[in-house]
Amino acid sequence: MSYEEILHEISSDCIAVRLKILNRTITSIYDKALKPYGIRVTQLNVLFAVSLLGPVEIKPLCALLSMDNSTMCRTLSRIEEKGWLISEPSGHGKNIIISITQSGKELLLSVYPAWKEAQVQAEALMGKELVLTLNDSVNTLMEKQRKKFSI
Amino acid sequence: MSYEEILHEISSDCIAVRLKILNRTITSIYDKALKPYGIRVTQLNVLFAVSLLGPVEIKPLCALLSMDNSTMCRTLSRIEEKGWLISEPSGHGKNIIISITQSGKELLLSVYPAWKEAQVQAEALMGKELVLTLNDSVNTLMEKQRKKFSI
DNA sequence: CGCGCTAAATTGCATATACAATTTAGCTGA
DNA sequence: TCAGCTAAATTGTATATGCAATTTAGCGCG
Repeated sequence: MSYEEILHEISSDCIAVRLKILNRTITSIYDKALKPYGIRVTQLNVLFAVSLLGPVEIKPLCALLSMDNSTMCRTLSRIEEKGWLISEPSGHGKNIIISITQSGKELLLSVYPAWKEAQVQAEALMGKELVLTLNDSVNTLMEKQRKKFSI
Repeated sequence: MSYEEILHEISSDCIAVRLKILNRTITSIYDKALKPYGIRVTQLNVLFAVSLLGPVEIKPLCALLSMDNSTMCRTLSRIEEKGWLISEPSGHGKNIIISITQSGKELLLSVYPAWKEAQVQAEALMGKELVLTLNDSVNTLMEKQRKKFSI
């Protein structure tokens, strides 16, 4: 296979290139919408997940969001500094329990319109079909993780 | 709208959460496959784009890959340090021209099987439908950028 | 010919990311 | 009761990311 054929195949088909382009574009939309609230979309995602799962340990949180433990812990620290989350020892080894605070719930309520606006812009850019298939595929991945880690 | 309703809507529909989960998962697949070559998938993406466009200035490269100028410049520096790219002044203002080196072309040839394996794994995980709709949507975005920036 | 301008590149800074090494809080067995 | 163990959290390190501020190489005009 020649160099030109390889280059053509990669430029036509590479999933990683396209996913990174899309991710940068969509992240930018959300971060711009959220900027007035002083929160980034990665942090908001973690706050959602904590609120959804109730008081939760870090391991299932990492599993659900497919995030490395060290990244998660650093992100949790930043959110906790802002007062939207609280962490406390669970009493089992080094395990700690993460919970959303009242302030965190209020933040989620107040960012909703901005999140909704970002969601609308993201769907307009991606197209309904891509949004639907993304939801289907990633919901399947998340369900697998829930089962695997008893979340 | 109640807090619970908002939480349910976000957990069911949030595009940013799902895209970041997918991006981390897919990036990990490619980076693992490429690790023996000492290159990361972000760097490989940039190398592809430079090779594809021929000697190119930084601005159209940023536009095509939807990447911030400062990120691009830093990534280009790391690739150039490895000897796979070369940069030289274009003679117009501060503009510089980026080209792939012979060593860079050889790298692309040699990583092809590993890239192919990562591509197969990524498609197996995402499903054919998501891969097709991702390609359609992002190819449209890239085409818009090509036209807008005369690439 | 020289000065001011423009736009591209670079640098500062902070967050996001993940791999690897290290620390440490309970648990368990002797 | 204490020492060793395990697994979770933390820290070190390097790359990825983008916003903002700064630097600087040609260009153009007076």
